[in-house]
Amino acid sequence: MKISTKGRYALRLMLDLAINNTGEYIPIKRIAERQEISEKYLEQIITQISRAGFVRSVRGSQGGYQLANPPEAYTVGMILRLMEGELSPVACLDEPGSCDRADRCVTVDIWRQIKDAVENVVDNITLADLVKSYHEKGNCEYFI
Amino acid sequence: MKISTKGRYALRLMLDLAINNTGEYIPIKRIAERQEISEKYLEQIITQISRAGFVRSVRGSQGGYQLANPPEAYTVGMILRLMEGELSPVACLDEPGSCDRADRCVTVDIWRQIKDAVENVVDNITLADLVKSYHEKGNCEYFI
DNA sequence: AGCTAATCATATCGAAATGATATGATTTAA
DNA sequence: TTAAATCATATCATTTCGATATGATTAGCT
Repeated sequence: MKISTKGRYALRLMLDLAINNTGEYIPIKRIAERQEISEKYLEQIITQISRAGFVRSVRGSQGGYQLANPPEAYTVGMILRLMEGELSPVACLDEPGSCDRADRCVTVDIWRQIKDAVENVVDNITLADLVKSYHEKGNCEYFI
Repeated sequence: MKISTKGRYALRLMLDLAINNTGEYIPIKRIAERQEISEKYLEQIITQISRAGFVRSVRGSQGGYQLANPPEAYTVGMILRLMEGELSPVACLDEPGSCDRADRCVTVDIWRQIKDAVENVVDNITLADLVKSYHEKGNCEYFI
């Protein structure tokens, strides 16, 4: 029942962009430094994020990334799903017909409830909420 | 965010024992047949369950397993935790001091909420509840 | 024009976890 | 004594995870 580093790193990456959402383009290198995550690994992650249209990029010198929309527009769920796929504890919830026991299965109700509970959390927290609690914790842009 | 087959199989195994909770000892072979799960794989799983004291076993011919306590005594959470460990989406929730960013981390609150939400589901469903919905679905002991 | 800093695109890799299977010892009712 | 069962380990193939490596492409700056 673990969330992969890709999902967690993607969230921190997006949060970093949200906190430093000044209009300038931020290179991956800066984010890697602040977040203490491998630059190359972050590159892979932001490529996926970029293809989904969550960020804008500018290539070449002085280039980098910025959020395509305001922090309010991104829920934690959107970001996690992008990296992890559906937030289901079992595959059969997302692949109808994948299990021929489905009609008489009583455990599927549990998995459904777990999925709903998880989604209820992550779909109701936005990057803006996280930026807010980031500052409430006494953090500043230069100390993340 | 997946639950492993060990966790899911363990739940089905315990549910099978709960449904067939007649006082007789049930051999793994029967459960493997009914659940269409590898007998040898189930053996590994029930060994863990047995060591935790969740079931009683009798060796030798005519032997098998039965629940050590009534179905009401087992929550889904107890069974899943036995096979999966803590139901946390991240390790840092269970290993204090494992992350030196913990004090200024804003994402840990999300993981905490997810863990709580999941636990709220699995700790409030017992095997007895599952047996009940099993029969409500029109199933019988010979068709699981 | 050329240098440098950046994104973009794949390929590769080691380690760990997953989901089993294999082998065989031990126990016990019939 | 035999057959059926639990108990105990070892092994194995595949996938996933988390990352590194290599190099091409783009574009601002001097």
